[in-house]
Amino acid sequence: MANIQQVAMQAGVSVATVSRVLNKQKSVAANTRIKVEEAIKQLNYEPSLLGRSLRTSESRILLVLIPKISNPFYLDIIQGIETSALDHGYNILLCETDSKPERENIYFDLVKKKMADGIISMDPTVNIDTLIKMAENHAIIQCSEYSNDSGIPYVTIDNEQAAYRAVKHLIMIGHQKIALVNTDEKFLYANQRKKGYISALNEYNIPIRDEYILYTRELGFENGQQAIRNILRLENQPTAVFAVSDMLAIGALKELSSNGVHVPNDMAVVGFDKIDFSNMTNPTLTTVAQPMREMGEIAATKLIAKIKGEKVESVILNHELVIRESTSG
Amino acid sequence: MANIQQVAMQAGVSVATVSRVLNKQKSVAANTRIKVEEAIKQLNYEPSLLGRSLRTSESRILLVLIPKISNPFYLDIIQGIETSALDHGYNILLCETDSKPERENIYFDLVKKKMADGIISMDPTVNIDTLIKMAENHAIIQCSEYSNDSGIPYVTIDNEQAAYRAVKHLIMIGHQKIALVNTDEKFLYANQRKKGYISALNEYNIPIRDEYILYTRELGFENGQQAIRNILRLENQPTAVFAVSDMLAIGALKELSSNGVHVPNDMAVVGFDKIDFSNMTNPTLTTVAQPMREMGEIAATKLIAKIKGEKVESVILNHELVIRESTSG
DNA sequence: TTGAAAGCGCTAACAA
DNA sequence: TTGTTAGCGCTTTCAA
Repeated sequence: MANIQQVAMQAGVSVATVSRVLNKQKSVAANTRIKVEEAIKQLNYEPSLLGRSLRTSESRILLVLIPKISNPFYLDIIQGIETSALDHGYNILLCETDSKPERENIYFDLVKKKMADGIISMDPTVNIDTLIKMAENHAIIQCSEYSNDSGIPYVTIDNEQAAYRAVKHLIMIGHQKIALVNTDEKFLYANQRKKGYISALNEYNIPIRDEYILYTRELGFENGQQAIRNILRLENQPTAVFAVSDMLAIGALKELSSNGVHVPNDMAVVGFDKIDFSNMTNPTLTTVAQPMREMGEIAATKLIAKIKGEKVESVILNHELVIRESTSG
Repeated sequence: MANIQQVAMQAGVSVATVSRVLNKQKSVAANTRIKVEEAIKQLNYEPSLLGRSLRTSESRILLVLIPKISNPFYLDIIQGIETSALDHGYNILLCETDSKPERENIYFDLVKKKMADGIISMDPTVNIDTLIKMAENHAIIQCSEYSNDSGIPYVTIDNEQAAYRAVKHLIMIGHQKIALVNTDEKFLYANQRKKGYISALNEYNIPIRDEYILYTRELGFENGQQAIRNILRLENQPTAVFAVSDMLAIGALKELSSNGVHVPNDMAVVGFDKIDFSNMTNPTLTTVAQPMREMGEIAATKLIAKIKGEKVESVILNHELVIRESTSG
């Protein structure tokens, strides 16, 4: 509970000298440094970040905005962010927005009010106008989900290309009737993945059938089940399903098995994201892996660069198609 | 980017008056207030939390320590904490310790250094000595997992009683050979749940068999699978399994089904925690529900009371046994 | 190498 | 009802 004054007094030096010791400046005589360090130990002194932040106008805290902490998709990205942030002497604050603007605003305020230095936004439902306005005066990076014309730097993968490759894989193993389980196209990734789906079909002159393109309200397990129920009701059933998220695909697997439809023999399934759980299902799930950790690390590095006033560019990283049991009997 | 000075100048009043408006004090004339509010709007002013916190020596930020954000167990508790915290004008900072002391210390430091006002610890692996030392000078509450003799207030359920009821349920539906899939007893809950298991068996004069008590290193899906593999190797196999965590129980379900063991006919299974996923399995899982949200809300309320210097007592909340398909054909 | 002093943005005690 | 002013704990410029 001591402050810098008391330490200075105890050590018989000025507060400036104590500050120099704290900040590891070299212009301090060896024995002065020792005196100060002893005083710090004796008084159990911890420098206040508030005083320091107020003075230096940087808090060294980063905000990470995610819609739901329960979404396993974000895990590795967050790990990446955290690693990189700690390396640079920053702490991260995990902010669950629950996709609610009120929540979002609380966290934006934390930055406006100087309690945090910048934001990595991973919320696809974020209010992009608010974000753009924030970005005028504050450091912001978008990670995974982004908006192209916002001028806000982002780190992401090429969703269209990834979806294209996933669907092409299905075509190459002999499928022609391929369903797409997508979500609301207001999300850029949904839009892009659909484009990839379409361009793969086009390339092989496979007609696009509207009834094979389904939309779910959310990306949950139940939504995947529901989608399969609808697919199984079709007269002319597809032989493969590409779901834009692993949770959807896993719901699909469960519903297919409940209905006695064998995967992959009767129906092949591809997911997206390579969440941990995608390897625990029966059969295991073919899916698209994004370089999560790397994405997080880069996002954090870029944010910190931005905070320091550097010019920052967007990045598009490579993905990888992980072929497992759900497409290879 | 404006500060309180500039607002005062713009409004033609003193900084004190601006501060009064900001803090909604009533001793401000209506038209003065209006002048100030206009100036705030014009300058796009946001009061700095750093200045305020430094002055009031409170940051209104709470730290929530959890080992893994991927563990669904914590979800609702966090929701509860968050709700209650926001109601009281506090923000929460989610801290993933990964059960590593270095990580823990970073977050403890944040409190020592005044960047946060208190801690809710939910990490069973937390270094209890460090925590006790911290608690001497700082506000700390333990939630769910706790240490009895630390003097640190906690919010939890009666684990022994809950386990007792789960096992008694198995006995009541006719089981005598009941296995316990436990984890390291250095965790208080593991110790207590085993006690409950034993006392239920004792009450019905069922002998305790060492070979029916298994320990897993962690609480993951694979650990549950592994445990079942061991159980299925026993000569005299049990007819029921009580796992101290849903993830273990879900792993057990999967492994049993892979081995053609029907649940609940050949083997009944009970879990613990009622995570969302426990309702998505086939069959759905009988489990013990803790009042998660409530636990979180109470923990936050108590922490805030503690921060305000009030005396705070520990609480033990009620649990509930949720009977589903895995114990009722 | 060290110290004195100003000031980051705010609140609150005291005075008017 | 409003203003003046000290000071929260720190960093940093300037001077010695």
